[in-house]
Amino acid sequence: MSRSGSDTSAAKRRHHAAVCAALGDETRLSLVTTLSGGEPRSIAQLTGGSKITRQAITKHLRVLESAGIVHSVRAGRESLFEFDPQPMNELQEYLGSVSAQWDQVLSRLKTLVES
Amino acid sequence: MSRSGSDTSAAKRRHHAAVCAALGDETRLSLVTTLSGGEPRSIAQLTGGSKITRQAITKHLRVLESAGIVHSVRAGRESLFEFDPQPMNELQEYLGSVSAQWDQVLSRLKTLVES
DNA sequence: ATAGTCTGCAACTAAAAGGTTGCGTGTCTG
DNA sequence: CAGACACGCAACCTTTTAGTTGCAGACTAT
Repeated sequence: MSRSGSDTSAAKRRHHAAVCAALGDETRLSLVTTLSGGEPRSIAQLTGGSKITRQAITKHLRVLESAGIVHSVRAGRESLFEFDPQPMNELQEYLGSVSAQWDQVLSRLKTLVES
Repeated sequence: MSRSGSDTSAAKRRHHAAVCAALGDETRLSLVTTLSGGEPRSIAQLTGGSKITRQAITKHLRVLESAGIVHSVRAGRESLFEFDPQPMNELQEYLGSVSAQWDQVLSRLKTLVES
């Protein structure tokens, strides 16, 4: 903690915003849900059942990869994507901290009213 | 729970994606952090300290309001915004369920390797 | 070898998002 | 009442995003 703490929290906020933005799309959230099932999947597999083209799916996967939510491994002629849980865990913790702050506010307010 | 569960999960996914998209911007995440502090704030207050204009902040607040993350109350000549925790709690739970699924996959894999 | 798959890259379009400026309106306050 | 303050609305601009098509390269299987 060499910094004052205010700019590091801003950096974290930027990071969480990026992860959240990556998840803020129904198609991508659907891909993440599929990949969290455990099995690595190729782009062609992930495109199956969707109404949009393979290239669109590819773009979405690249977005998720940039956010660190998935990673790809080349296997022969196909590139397999796997889920990576860390960013989502961090985001979940962050949301929890915000909610915790809010709950503290509520309990303080309650105490104030009861006094 | 009258539905089969597959289309309702798609609807939930769309909802969570919308909430996530609303949080997927550094400025908005900053606003949420401020408002989770408990004190209702006017638009002018929330604009103070930011580099962008009041109208831009207003647009961000409307986005958050559409996602149900905040709500506004008119008070005289100013409109006050307050935090609303429910959507973020739901999102947190959802992320937790995805992580839980992933953890199950890992433990299954571990058991398989050990056998 | 050759045909069929799976993918990557590039150019392009359409729509949405972030932001600004200008102006009008309601609301305090001296 | 007059000025200052807080806000909403609308038009506009620029950048990003979601999606498409077309084509070429790499791999696989027969």
